[in-house]
Amino acid sequence: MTDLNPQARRKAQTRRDILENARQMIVKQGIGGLSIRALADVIDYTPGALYKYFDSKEDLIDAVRADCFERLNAFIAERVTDVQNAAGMLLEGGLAYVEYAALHPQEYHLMFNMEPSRATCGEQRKTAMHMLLQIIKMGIVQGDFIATPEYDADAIAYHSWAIVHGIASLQATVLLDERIDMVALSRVILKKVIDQFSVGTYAKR
Amino acid sequence: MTDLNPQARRKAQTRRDILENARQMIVKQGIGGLSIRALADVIDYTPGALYKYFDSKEDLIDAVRADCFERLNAFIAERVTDVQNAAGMLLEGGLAYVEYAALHPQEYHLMFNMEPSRATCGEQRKTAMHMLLQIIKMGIVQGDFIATPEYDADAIAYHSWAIVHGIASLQATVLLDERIDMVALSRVILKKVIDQFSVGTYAKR
DNA sequence: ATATTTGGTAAACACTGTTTACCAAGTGTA
DNA sequence: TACACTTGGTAAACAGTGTTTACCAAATAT
Repeated sequence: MTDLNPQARRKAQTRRDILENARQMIVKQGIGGLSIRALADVIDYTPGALYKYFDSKEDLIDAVRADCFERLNAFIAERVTDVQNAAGMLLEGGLAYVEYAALHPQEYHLMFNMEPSRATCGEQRKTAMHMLLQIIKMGIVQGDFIATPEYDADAIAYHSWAIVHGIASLQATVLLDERIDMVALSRVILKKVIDQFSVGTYAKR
Repeated sequence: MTDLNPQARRKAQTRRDILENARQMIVKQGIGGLSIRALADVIDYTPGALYKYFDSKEDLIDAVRADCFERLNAFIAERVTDVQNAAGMLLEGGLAYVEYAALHPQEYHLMFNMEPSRATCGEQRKTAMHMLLQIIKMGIVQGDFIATPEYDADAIAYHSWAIVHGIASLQATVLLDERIDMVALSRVILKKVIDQFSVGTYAKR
């Protein structure tokens, strides 16, 4: 940070300023409410000036999205610290995920509800999936989870991701106006799902 | 249909024409690729003419979305016919849902990945949720599913919806380029979930 | 035969993201 | 100190968007 020229630091600060105001604009008015001209107006610049910092509006949005991913990851990581076993990490992490979507629906929408074909944020997605897989495998070797050839670590990971994402997505879009305590409901559902990870496919009933 | 003036029928036909071309434009180029002017060009009209049929672009998109919902419902209904028990209906219906998202990712994105606060299509959503609830309750009274005070019919319904929507959503967006057979994986996961519906929370292991 | 509604057009309006030409201030260097 | 040059910013234009307005011809209704 401090190993840069003053002008480089100023530029970096201005960039952060743009990014932060863009994020707030999205949070308040949705992704559709983000306008380069309005944003330039807020930070007292000319629209053209923003193009010295970002190549395009889409480029700026990508940067905001990356910022949101960092916030989400930090939120989850903070909840998962000093949880020991895999099942607890999955439960607390998943709940944090759902809660974040409930608290910041616009950010969640920005991160995950993007158009097909525009497959951006591949890096963050891969690392998140990798972390998830690590937890699952840890649970398997510790004997907490039971894997079968058909329902292996990958399948369990996808199952985890899908249920959490499904709940969070419904929460952030179609269920926003509902008067249901989704976080409490999520806890019940997630417990059910994680409980099941410790039951072999052909070993029950 | 036939109890209308010729001019009313012509108008209805033109409206369908607009709607159909708008849908195809979205399917091919995404929701962002839908342009009133380009659409007018395709159907050989002037941009202003479309406003005799739809109040606004958003109004047109809502109509396309409603059309997509009908297609999705028909697709699912066709798969669920002559399935008798609740578990089978849930499995086949859920798989049809996932498959539709895989086949028509842009339509799925249009239907479900809309901005928070814009809570449109509430009607179709409510009837879909109602049908789902009916199936669950049928499964409960027939003894296929086990409900508890904590994990009641509503919870089971939300669980079903969330897992199917989660899989379909991942499928339609972030996992499009992956080389995974998501339909096969979905079958395994859905079976797991539905199997669990017949296991009481405190009655196992 | 006359009046009125209807479906369509051309053009303007008010926006949007983006690019261009330009410039002043800051920076590096002989 | 003097000169060349990069940098961050501006104003204005460009191309595109959704939408509205004024107008009109043809179909309909009376």
